[in-house]
Amino acid sequence: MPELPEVETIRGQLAPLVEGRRILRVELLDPRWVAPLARAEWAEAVSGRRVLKLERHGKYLDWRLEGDLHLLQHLRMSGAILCEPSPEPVHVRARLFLGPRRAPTRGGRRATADGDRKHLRIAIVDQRRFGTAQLLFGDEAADEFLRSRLGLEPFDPGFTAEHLWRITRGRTAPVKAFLLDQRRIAGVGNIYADEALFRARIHPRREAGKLTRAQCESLRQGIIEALTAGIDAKGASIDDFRHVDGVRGSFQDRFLVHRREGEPCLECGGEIVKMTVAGRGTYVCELCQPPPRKRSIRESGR
DNA sequence: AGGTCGGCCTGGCAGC
DNA sequence: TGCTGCCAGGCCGACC
Repeated sequence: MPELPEVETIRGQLAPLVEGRRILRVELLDPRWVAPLARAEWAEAVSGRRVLKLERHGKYLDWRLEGDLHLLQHLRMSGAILCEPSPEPVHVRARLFLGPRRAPTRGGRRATADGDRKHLRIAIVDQRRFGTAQLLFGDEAADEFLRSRLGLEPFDPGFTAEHLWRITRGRTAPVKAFLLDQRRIAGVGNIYADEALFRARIHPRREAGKLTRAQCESLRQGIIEALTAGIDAKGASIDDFRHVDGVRGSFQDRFLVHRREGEPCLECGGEIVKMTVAGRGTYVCELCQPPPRKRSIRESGR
């Protein structure tokens, strides 16, 4: 499931390939991908525009197109973006055809790489069809859209223990539910929430508003460490996540607790247990992450 | 208004 | 063996 590290991996690989190219033509196979616009409208709005920059906000990819148009793409559960895929992948929802890349003209005489002179074919693949590609006309509309949905990025300098302490006050939801809420913190999903809470030695069921300042600092560190490890491993590929060249990430091999039910904790040797928190499968070492008092909900184990 | 839950969607798998 | 039904999970909208 693409979370911040997975989307950042894609952005990092895709940006140098697409920035500066013009979107010549699009093939929209699945109308859901571009809803609420009709396919013809979407295609007309995008076709002919140059890609100025590819950015990431939380789990959104922001294709900044010339003429003040933002293509905000969300991969949701199973989305991937494949460049020049061969053989043709299954579950293709859309294709983008980009023209040759122009070397920057101002100043230096940067050589244009061979690949830049060729056209580029991009396939949007999405088995579960949750992914979206919304168009927002104007920076203001895009800013407003993102601002209303996303809290601070964990890598933002403003994301301090103090900030975390402040935004958790009064929140009675379990801290895991809090981490998954993109309006509070942008980019953390189910995998990295588990990994961050383990690193911070905080139980996912602990009430967010009852975290101490010290725990907020541990949690801030845990989030940043987990996300950084994910980015370093070029993301986690549990099933569908792929790099733009089809290669899998490797972070799934470095999970400390996520998807490790019944296995020993790498820290203390205790057994990792699975439970449901905030409606999500959640993995915990309850020796390292002591549960908050009431133990009424017993885990049946394996 | 904050918290929770169902719906969207599909492949995989448990259970019969 | 083959069918049915349930589950995962990000986000949104409905509901309490």
